[in-house]
Amino acid sequence: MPYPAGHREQARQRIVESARRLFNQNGFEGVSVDAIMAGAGLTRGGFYSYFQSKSELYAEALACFFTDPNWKSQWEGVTVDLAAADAGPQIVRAYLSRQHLEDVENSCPMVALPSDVARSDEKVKAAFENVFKAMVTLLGRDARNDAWSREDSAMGVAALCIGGMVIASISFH
Amino acid sequence: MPYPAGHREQARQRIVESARRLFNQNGFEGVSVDAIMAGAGLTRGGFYSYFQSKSELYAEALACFFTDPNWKSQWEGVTVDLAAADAGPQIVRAYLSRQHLEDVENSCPMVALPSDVARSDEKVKAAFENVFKAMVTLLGRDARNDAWSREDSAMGVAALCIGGMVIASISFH
DNA sequence: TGTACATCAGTGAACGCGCGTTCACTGATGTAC
DNA sequence: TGTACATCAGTGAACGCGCGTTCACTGATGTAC
Repeated sequence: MPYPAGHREQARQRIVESARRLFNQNGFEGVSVDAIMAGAGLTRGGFYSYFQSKSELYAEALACFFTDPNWKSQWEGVTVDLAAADAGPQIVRAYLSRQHLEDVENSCPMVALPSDVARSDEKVKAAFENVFKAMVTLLGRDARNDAWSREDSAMGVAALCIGGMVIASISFH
Repeated sequence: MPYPAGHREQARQRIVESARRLFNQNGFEGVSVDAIMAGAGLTRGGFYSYFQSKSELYAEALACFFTDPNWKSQWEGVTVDLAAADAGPQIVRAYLSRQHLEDVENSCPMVALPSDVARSDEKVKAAFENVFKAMVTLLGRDARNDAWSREDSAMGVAALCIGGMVIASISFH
């Protein structure tokens, strides 16, 4: 077999990471396959040996926020510990921080891309839903074990955080 | 002077109305100038005698929600009375209704288009901000005169309504 | 009333451009002997 | 060790398409006389 094992897998991850960054900043239609591949150090032609379509990559790029077990946010200068008993309040603080607002490249796709996703196909919507579910689950993890622990309350907190950031991303830039 | 007075103004309003509907459903990039003009019963060529650019029309199409004095919502089978002393609670009920969720064509642009707007120019963002400000003002108008009357609380309610509907427009369709 | 005319709202062909996707090809790699 | 080879990751030209915008033109209108 030519080429070292994992060579292809590394390139694939570079493409997903490049796509995630570019989509967050410019939306689905604002990013070309050319740009994504260039961001991964490759050229356009190879794309379709990795993904069936641009839309399929979009779904995969969305999916990694919150749900990636290696996910870390450094906003507020603190690494949010997703495994902590009080991950919920930690996440609210990080989510509503100015760092998150300004770091569009790495921000939550639910803030950067909601209306793009609403017009996309079912696979993309499903990926978005999974990010939302992951956020709700994490918000429910509150050491104080008060009202937030209940799932419907956690959904309300999530909606408030997302709505607030969506508005802020337009008004305070 | 040829042509009856107001002829041109009527055509202009048909274009804005056509644009508003199409943008709400398909986003800024998902709508062509051709489609907008066809929706107004005209052809592409005339567009630039009405507007300097597609983006300028986008800002104008956004602006009419809430801020248009003739604005009326029929969601929940009730016409929200913007002048009423308790317009706030009325609006929350209409905004969070299933009718609003399903009537994408006429829905609030803050639900249908937030990430589109975040990537647009300052004129478009300013139009969006005006819609938000109008919503906050209306939400503050509550006959009970309790906490909602304070502007920062009204902003919170607005963010919650918008965030909730943004999520719902992806998850519950 | 009728005719010639000036106005201008609207038309549609054309321009240049960038995109998603395809495909025949290149060239770097590890293997066989 | 060295050479011929099979593999396949990646290349880049090309395809067809739709878009925003421009512009020379058409034809419907009300006016002048």
